[in-house]
Amino acid sequence: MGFSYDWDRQVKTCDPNYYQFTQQIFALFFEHWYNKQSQKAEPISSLIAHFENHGSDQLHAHGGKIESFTPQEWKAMSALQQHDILNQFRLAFIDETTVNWCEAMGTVLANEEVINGLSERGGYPVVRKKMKQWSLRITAYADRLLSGLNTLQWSDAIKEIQRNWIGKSQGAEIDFVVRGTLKTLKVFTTRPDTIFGATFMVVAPELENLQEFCSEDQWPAVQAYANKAKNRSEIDRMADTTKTGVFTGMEAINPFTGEPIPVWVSDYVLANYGTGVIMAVPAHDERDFAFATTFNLNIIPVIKPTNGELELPLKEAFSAKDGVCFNSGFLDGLSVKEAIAAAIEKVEKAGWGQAKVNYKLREAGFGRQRYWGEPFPIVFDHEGIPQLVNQLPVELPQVESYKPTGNGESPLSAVSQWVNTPHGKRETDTMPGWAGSSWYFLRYTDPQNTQELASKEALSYWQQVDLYVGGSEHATGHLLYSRFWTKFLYDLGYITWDEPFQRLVNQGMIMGEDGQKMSKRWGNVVNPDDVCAQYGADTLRMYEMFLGPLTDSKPWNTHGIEGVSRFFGKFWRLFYEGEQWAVTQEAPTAAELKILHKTIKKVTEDIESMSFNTSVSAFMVATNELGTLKCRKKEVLETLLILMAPFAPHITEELWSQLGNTNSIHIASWPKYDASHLVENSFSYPISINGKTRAQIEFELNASEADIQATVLSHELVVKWMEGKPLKKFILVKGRIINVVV
RNA sequence: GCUCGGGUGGCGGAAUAGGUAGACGCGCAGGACUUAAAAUCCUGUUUUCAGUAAUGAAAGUACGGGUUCGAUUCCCGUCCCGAGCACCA
Repeated sequence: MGFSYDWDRQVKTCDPNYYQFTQQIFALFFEHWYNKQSQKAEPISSLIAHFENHGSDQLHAHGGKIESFTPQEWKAMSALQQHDILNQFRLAFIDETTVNWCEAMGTVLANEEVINGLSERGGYPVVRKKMKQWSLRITAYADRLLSGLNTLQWSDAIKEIQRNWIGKSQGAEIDFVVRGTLKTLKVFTTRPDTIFGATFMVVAPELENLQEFCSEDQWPAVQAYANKAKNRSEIDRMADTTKTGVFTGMEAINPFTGEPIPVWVSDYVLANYGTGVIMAVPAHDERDFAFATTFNLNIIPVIKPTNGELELPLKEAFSAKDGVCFNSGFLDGLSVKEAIAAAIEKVEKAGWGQAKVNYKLREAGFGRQRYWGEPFPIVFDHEGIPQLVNQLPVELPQVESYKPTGNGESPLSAVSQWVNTPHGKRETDTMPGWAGSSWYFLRYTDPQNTQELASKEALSYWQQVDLYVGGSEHATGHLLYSRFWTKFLYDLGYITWDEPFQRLVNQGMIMGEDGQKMSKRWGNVVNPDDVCAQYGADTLRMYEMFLGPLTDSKPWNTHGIEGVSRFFGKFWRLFYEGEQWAVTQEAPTAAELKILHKTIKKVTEDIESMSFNTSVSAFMVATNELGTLKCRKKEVLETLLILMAPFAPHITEELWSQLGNTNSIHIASWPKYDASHLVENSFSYPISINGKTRAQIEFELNASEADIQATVLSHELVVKWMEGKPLKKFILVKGRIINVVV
C-alpha cells in the first residue's frame, strides 16, 4: 500500500527491552504521591518528611482516608503501619477492588465477559468479589485531564466521552445526625437548594458499617437485603429499574428543618459514588420520586417553575434546574442557582459540612491475574510490605501452563522458583494491556535506547504526537491513560509537554457494499489484497480517499473504483501518446498555470483539513482540463506529480524518474501556489430579481457600481422580470452576486 | 431517558465568516471511432409541468415556522438515523 512506516522505530511492548521501562514507570508511580497544593506529583520522600515534621496535619495529598496522627506517633509506627498509610497516597497502590469472580472457571472475568450474571463462555455463575490488587491513582489527575481537553484538537464526540467518563460534579457534603445517637450520615448532593424537601435518606447496601445505622429489629431484614444486593451484577441492577429497599429502623435529622426523616437502604444508591449515602428529595429527583411512590414516603415540593406553578399533587418529579424556591425557609424566592450558593454558605457556617467536588472517574485497576503481561517489579518482604526491585527488567518466567490456577491467582503464582526470592515473594499479578500502550509514542523517539525510556534529546526533538489517527473505541481507555501517564511524566520532568496527542482524528470504517460492517457472517468482505492485485495500490489508496470524508463510515462500491482507475489512465496519457513519451519543455500558458496553481492551492488546503476526497476530485478536474488543453508541458506535469505523490506514491515516483529526476519524489519540496496566476479581472454575475436568478452578465471586477447598476437595470431580461415595478434596493456583492429588489 | 454527531439527485458525495445547490465519480441513456468487440472520446442525466424541438416555468438540501434583499448554511419546534453514557444523587 505504500505506507511510509519507519520500521527502524518498531517497538514491541512484550519485549523485555521495552517493558523494562514500563516497569520503571510503574516504579515511578509507586514512588510518588500527588500534592494538591502544587498540583503535581512529588517524590514519596517529601511526604515522609511531612509526616515526620507535621504528622498528618496540613496535609494536601490526594488519596485515601487515614486517622490523624502526630510526628511522634508517625515515628513510633511499625514499618507495616507506615506502609499502610503511605499506600493511601502512592500513585501506584494496593487497592481493594470489586471483580467478577467465576467460581466454576476459577478466574476473574472482565465486565464484557459477563452477560446477565453468567460467564460469556460456558454460562457459569459470576459473583462480585473483593480482591486486593494494584491500581493507579488516576483520580489525582481528574481535573487536569478534564481541563486539558480544551487545549486539544480532538473531535467533540471523543472530548465529550472523556468529560462524561471523568464526570465532574459540584455540590456539597452535608452531615445528617442520626436521631438518638452521636453518629452522622454524610451525603453528597448537587442540589443543596432542595434540602427542605429532603424527606428520607437512602444508604447503599454495600456500606461497610451498615449495621451501625440499623435498629436491632430491622437488622436481619437489612442484612438479608444487603447480601442479595451484593451478588447482583451491575448488569442485573441496570436491567431492573424497579425500586427495592428496606427501612433501617433509624431516623436522621434534616439539619435545615430539624425534622426527623427515615433512613432506608436500597441498591439504587451506589456505594462507590459520593459518600454512598443520599438525601432523597422525591419532589425533584426522578429516582427518589419512584422510590417514594413505591414505599409511600412523604413528598414535599420546594421548587416551582420560574414562570408558573407546580401541578399538585405531583405526577412526576420536577427536576428542572431553573426554578424558584418555596416551602424553604430562608431560601424562599431565591433562584436554584442562588439557593445552591446560599445553602452551601449556611452549611459551612453551621459546621454541617462543606462545598465538595465529586468525580465519576474511578481509580484505574492495574492488576491482572493472567500470564501475559508485564510482571510487577515488586517483592513482598517477610512483613508483607511491597518493595521495589531495582534490577530491571523482571522477566516473565517460562511456564508449563498459561491457564488460570483456579484460586483466582495469576498462573505465575504456581512457578515457585520464580516467586520465591531471597528478599521475599514476587508479585504474581501482571500488568494490563494498556500499561505498555500508554507510553509507546515516547519510545518511538528513541526505540533502541537501553539506558532510559528515551533520551531527553530525542524527546525534545520529536515532542508530542502531532496527529493521531485512530478509532474512537479507545476513548475511555488508551486515550485517557496515555494522557494520564503523559501528565505524570511531565510532572517528573521527563517531558516538557503534558498532552500526548495534539490532534486526534477518528477515521471511519469502510463498510460492505450492503452498508453493513464487513464480516464473513454477512458474506460482504472485500479483501484489499485482491483489489490491490487487480487495480494496484495507488488506485486502492485513492479510491478509499475518494469515497468520502476520512471521518465518515461509508460503503464500498466495487464499480466506483473503475472511475479512479480510468482517472489514472487519463493521467498517464498526459505523459504518453500511445506508447510514445510525449512530455515537452514548452513554457506553459496562462490558462495552464491557472489550472496548476488552482490545484496547488486546493490540495494544500485540503491536506491541512484532511479533506482528501476533495483533493482527489481536484486531481480529476486538473487532469480533465489539462487533457482538454492537450497540455504535456513538463513544468506543469512535474509539479502536479509532487502534489499527487502522497496520494499515489508509486505512479508518481515512476513518472518522476521518467522525467529525468534521480532523487525520490517523496523528498521533493512541496510547491507553493502563486496567487498572481489565479487573478480574475472579470466575473460573470448571476443577476437575481427578488432572490431568483434570472440573468447572467459579465462585468470587469473594477467596474463602478453605478455603471453596473445602469447596465443591469437596462438589461432585457431584468426589465422583463421587474415588470415595471420600482427599484427598491440594488445589492452588489463584488465577485459573487447581484440582487435586484423590487 | 440524557449527551454528542448527522439527514443534500438512482448511488458515494461537493458547496456553509449567508451569495448561481448538486463539483468530482459511479450508474443510466444516446452518439463517435471499429468489420465487430474491448479500450477511449463526446453529449445528456434533481423533480414536475408546457413544447416536435430549441427552450421556458414552478418546486426543491428530512418536516413545520422565523430572521434576511437572499438560508443547505443562522434561530425555534418536530421527526428520523448513528455513536456514546446508563439509577453518578
